[in-house]
Amino acid sequence: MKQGLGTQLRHLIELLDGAVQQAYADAGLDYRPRYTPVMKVLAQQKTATVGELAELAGITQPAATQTVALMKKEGLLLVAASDDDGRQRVVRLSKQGQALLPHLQACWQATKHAADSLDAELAFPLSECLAQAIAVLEQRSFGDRIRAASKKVRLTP
Amino acid sequence: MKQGLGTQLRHLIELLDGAVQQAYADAGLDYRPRYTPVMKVLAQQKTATVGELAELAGITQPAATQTVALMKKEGLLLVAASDDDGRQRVVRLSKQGQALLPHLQACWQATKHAADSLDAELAFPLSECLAQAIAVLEQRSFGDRIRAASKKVRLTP
DNA sequence: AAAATTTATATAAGTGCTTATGCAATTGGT
DNA sequence: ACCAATTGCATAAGCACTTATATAAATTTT
Repeated sequence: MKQGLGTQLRHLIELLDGAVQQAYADAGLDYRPRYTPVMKVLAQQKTATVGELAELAGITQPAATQTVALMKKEGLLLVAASDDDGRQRVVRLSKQGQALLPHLQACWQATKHAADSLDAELAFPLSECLAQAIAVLEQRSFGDRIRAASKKVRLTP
Repeated sequence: MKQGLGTQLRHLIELLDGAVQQAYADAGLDYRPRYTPVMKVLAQQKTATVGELAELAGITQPAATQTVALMKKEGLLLVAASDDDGRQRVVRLSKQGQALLPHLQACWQATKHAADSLDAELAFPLSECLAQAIAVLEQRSFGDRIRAASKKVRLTP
């Protein structure tokens, strides 16, 4: 059966995310894909607040809070209150987190190669396709488009 | 920041699914997008078992069981044990479910128009892009691709 | 300076799935 | 006819988020 876009998207997420998770497991790392955006930020700028992480990772603040809490529990992060602003929590890599980085970078590179090999077999690169769709929907939301269409197809009562 | 594929995919799901959900709400329907695969099947073949629904909708059996339970609670479905096989549960639309169908079909048509208008602005139709990616990954999984790549980039110990 | 608003984070509950597992009905082998 | 294996569904727990709301610190208003 031809499935909905949502189902297709979820299917694809599972195919990709599951494989990445497995790759970390194969490399002997106790590590979840959701940690990656945080690790990538902290690989570059040493410290970040929860809000910055959310912003840079493209997720909501609660998601960032939760991910940071998990990573802290795993010993990957150190979290402290900011001196400047008592509300902010300043996040940085622990020694363990730093030690993990080179292994992760190897995994990321392998994953990038995998993504490239996938794209090579597609008529159009996947991430570009998605980025384009998101950009176009930010111009005019899917909701707008549905509402415009539903004026034409409305049932006559 | 350039985000991972997973984040992009989830973002897109939210953009689409959220709008569809809103469209149902605007139409005064108490209805979730996840019901749609079930409704579409039952619009065509009157009855289906839980397993058939899972298969046709492209989701797992537990997901089908859960969706059916929700829809039954909302009064959209009737569920009965099969005569042929006591393990099977035969699902069919209730009167309310049937009454909902024409409204849903109007929504679906509007949604289809919206999807077409989105595709018209893309270099490559989204659902085809996804279908292709899924097909390609079924030929050779992302995990395989990662493993192949990681042999090349492995750190020398 | 006290009160009101805003901001940064945390917590709670929900969503739509998944995997793992349990249970009961059916089927197959002997 | 019986025991074992298989099948169809249900339940439990988990995942990676989300929205809604609470809490506490900082800022602005008065």
